[in-house]
Amino acid sequence: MVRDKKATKAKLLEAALTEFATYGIAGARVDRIASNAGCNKAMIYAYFGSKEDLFEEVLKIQIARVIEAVPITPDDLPGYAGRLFDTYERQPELLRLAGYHRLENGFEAISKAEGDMHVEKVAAIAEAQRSGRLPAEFEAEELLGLVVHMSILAFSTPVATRALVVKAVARLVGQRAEQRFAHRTEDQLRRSR
Amino acid sequence: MVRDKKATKAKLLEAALTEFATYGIAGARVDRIASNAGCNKAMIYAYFGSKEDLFEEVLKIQIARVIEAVPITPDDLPGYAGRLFDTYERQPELLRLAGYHRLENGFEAISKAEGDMHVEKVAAIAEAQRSGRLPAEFEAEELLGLVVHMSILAFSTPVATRALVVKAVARLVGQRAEQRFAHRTEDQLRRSR
DNA sequence: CGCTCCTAACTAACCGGTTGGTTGATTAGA
DNA sequence: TCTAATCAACCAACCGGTTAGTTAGGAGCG
Repeated sequence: MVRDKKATKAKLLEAALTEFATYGIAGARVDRIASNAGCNKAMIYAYFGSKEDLFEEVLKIQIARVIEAVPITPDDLPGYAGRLFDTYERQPELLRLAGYHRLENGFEAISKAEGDMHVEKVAAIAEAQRSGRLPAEFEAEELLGLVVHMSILAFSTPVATRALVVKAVARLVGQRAEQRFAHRTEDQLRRSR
Repeated sequence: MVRDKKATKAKLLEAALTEFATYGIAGARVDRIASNAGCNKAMIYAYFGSKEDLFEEVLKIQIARVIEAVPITPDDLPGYAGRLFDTYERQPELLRLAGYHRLENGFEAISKAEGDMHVEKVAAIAEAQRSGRLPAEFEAEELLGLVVHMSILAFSTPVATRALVVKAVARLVGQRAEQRFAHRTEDQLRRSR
């Protein structure tokens, strides 16, 4: 047996991710998380404080991962939506985590990191609108909301495909998906994993 | 004290709607439902079988209500999305219920009533496409999915408004919102309540 | 290098309250 | 009087969280 605080925390976070994504906050069981992590339950409370705190930590990490993995491209919003779609497809946990968070903790409860990035993204879109690269028909914040919402199409219909999301956003914002982003190369997929 | 099976079931269903919408399936407490309904907990098991069965019943009723309240209008998809938006705004419970159901019971688990109506709606859209009233750019099923998804925009962004949803769908399907549906009259609102 | 000691990581067992679900008795009303 | 609706009380399992005690392993020392 090794005594490694960092490794233990990591194992707990991974097990918690699976547990929370599967059962939600109310449905998650701390015993199951500890058991799947191969750790003692008390470590959860020593390292994270409470079940809810552990959830917040897991969510924060997942959100940061997506934000880092998929930077916004105001000149190619269809591609942006497509890449978000890819991420959600590859890591379905995030969408489920965020869904449970919205439902159980209310809508306005957004993590700090997400809020900061949101402002930046809105600014980037507004800038693209000012220079005419994006239609000014929608407010910048609305436009971002629409594009992000389209990327989670799979949340509401089983017929959601990447191509459909890209096409819909393209029609919405009057942009063609840029060639270099229209389809991800195998290399891009590998790097972002 | 009155002994009225029907009334008791109705009170339980109403309390259950609030409870499940607020806390989800795992988070809902049967004691609280019984208490808020002013009934004994045992009645839930006598009339509905189990907590899960009660949830299914509540969800079925809500879905049926929305389907009845908002018939599809293939010639005015923006208006259709707008009217769905109105319904969700007036009865936020449905959106929360459906959200929890999707997350906890998997994506393919759809109630019978919803499935039947879905086929009809797809057919109606396909017909409108054949006669050129809707663009054939999207498959009928995809188009329905997109429109319905847009109507739940409020699920993912706080800046969602009715006007935004209508405008977005209009751009998506290349239809203008028809005047008679663009804004609901007070009378229409009252009738659908 | 070998020994001790000390601390931080870890554990088993436990705790009080809660949970979904049951049951046998009670009672309203036909 | 008979039946179906209702209820209080109960139950075993489970839940999130705590605690008193155990142990691995590095620091300090000779």
